[in-house]
Amino acid sequence: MVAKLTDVAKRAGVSPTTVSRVINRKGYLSEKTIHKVEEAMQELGYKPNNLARSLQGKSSRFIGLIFPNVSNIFYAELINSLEIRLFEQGYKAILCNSEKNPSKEREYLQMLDANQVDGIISGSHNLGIEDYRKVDAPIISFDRNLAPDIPIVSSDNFEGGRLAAKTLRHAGVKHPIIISGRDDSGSPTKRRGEGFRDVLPETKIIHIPGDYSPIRKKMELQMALRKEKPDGLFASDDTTALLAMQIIDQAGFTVPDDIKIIGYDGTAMVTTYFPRLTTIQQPIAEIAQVLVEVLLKKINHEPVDAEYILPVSLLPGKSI
Amino acid sequence: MVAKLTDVAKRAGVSPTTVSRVINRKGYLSEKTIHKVEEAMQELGYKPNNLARSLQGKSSRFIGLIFPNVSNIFYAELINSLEIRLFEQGYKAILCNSEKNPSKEREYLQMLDANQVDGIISGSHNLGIEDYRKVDAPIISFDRNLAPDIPIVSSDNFEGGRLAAKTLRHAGVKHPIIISGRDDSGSPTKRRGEGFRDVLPETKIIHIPGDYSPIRKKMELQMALRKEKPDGLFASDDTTALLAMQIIDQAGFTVPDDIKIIGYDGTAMVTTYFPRLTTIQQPIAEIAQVLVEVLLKKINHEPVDAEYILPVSLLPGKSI
DNA sequence: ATGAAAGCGCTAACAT
DNA sequence: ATGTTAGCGCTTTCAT
Repeated sequence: MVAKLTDVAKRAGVSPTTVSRVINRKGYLSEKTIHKVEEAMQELGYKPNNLARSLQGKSSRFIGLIFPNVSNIFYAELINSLEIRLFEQGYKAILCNSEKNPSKEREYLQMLDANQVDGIISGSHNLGIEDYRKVDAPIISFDRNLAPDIPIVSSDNFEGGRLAAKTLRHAGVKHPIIISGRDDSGSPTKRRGEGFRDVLPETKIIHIPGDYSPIRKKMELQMALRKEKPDGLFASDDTTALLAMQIIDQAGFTVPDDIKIIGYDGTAMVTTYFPRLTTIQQPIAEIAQVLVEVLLKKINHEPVDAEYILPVSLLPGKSI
Repeated sequence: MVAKLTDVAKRAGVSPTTVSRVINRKGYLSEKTIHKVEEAMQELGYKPNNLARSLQGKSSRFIGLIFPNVSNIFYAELINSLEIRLFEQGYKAILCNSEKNPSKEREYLQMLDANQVDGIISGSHNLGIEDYRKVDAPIISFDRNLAPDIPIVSSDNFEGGRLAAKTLRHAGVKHPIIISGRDDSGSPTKRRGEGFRDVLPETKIIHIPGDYSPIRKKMELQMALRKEKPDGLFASDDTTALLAMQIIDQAGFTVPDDIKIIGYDGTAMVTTYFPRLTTIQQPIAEIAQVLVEVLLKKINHEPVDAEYILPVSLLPGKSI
């Protein structure tokens, strides 16, 4: 039998109320009582039941994290930073992989609501506005337009695209192409391509859905390269850039002599283990920090902006 | 105001119990009542409060996941698989990064307990046996000896080490070395080195703590290579192997001609984007499946084994 | 400085 | 087939 508050009360010879006061350091307590109660808690190995607490309107201190998956290294690093920030603030993270699966995302959304989470951070977008509206908990989004009133935190996708284009142009590239995950509904990510074309107009964009297998992605890439014969390539994320580099190497061409490559994301993993790749780096830790800050503001009913755009930076490698 | 069960009851003109029965599809219900109640739920936008449910002894259906971090791609992929399995079984994952920080791990352990989680899966080990004993929820461990009665699921570390050694030996390696993260207390991971030395005895082991920065790791590696002049290298995880490859390339040596390298883990990320590396692959999806299966058994008070060892396989690359 | 009583939202006996 | 009552473990008035 697990000891509960009333057991502690009996053992300490006080009322449940007093025990509650000791736990929460609330109201007037005599040193003696505090001591007695703490002793009793020790002896019984008492642990407060958080569910019971949350029931009287106390917050659960749970935050839902909805992302397509954790195996993508960019999400992994972002989620890692989010967990650290949330823990600092006394919140616990519920991990929800939406897997590009609307019904799973919907189920998770309802579950989070049913479990009285204090808030939700979402980098996924499989559902319609109505689904998000139904949720009571405040939501903040990473890099997605979920609904008009849901704040978005993202890196400066447009400037990032511009920076990539300027970098390629400066290296003498004349015929670049853009390889992009399919511009999934209302993601500001497509701004990367727009920024690029702001500098180098009429650059062709090849869409390769992010959920294709690496093998299939490679084949599509191969075809694109053969057809377009580019001398420069901007991949909208680093793993796609890595794939492109593999193909180019295998085809007997040389990076950067024949084709220059620039990616996007700049995760610790890729920059550490694949420093060869030149890329545009998103400030992952800052993004996480802002996401949590803004969410906490919303939870506390403080005013927040509609959009928070964080600066990117060029991370030079040997692929340009 | 959020509608609750009693509001639905009033609106539908029935008792709270009946509403509860409809929600849980339990006991005898007339079609008519079901319809009335469901209509009322619709109209009020009613959502059950899971916390209140869990309070009467119902399970919370939360599982705690304790790992050092999510940014390490191996943990990321394992956690990803775990989330998928848990969701299938109707469980939600609470993400807990222990960060090699005992007090954070202890706090998480207590929090999980306080929130009445149904179980815990841990791949971290910063604490003593007593800390784990205090926890009520059943615990299953990945690759760590946490306490005598906590079941362990792991890949076949010993055979993996043997396989690595046999592979290097077969490639003609005469003077191999092992690079290993420090053999942190009671981890079966040290069995990788033991297995290797079962085949190639007296191979020197160089310990490089996993929490060193990549820069520092590189320096240590550099020194080790200079001193030992090996013609073969077994790294106890792939990222360390990747680092070694970088250094060897930079030093003007050639992999595999001058030094042959084999890693351990074989994550999708590394095999897809760094196919050059030969490695011993852990069956991540199966590990996740077994972890969840065994945990569910423990939750249901079914008997479980003390240890579950899953087979590894050789993944050939170009580094041997 | 401490206690008694009521109630958070829901479910589980035990009626009827 | 449905309702009444009590209670999960805790906190919160309101007393004293």
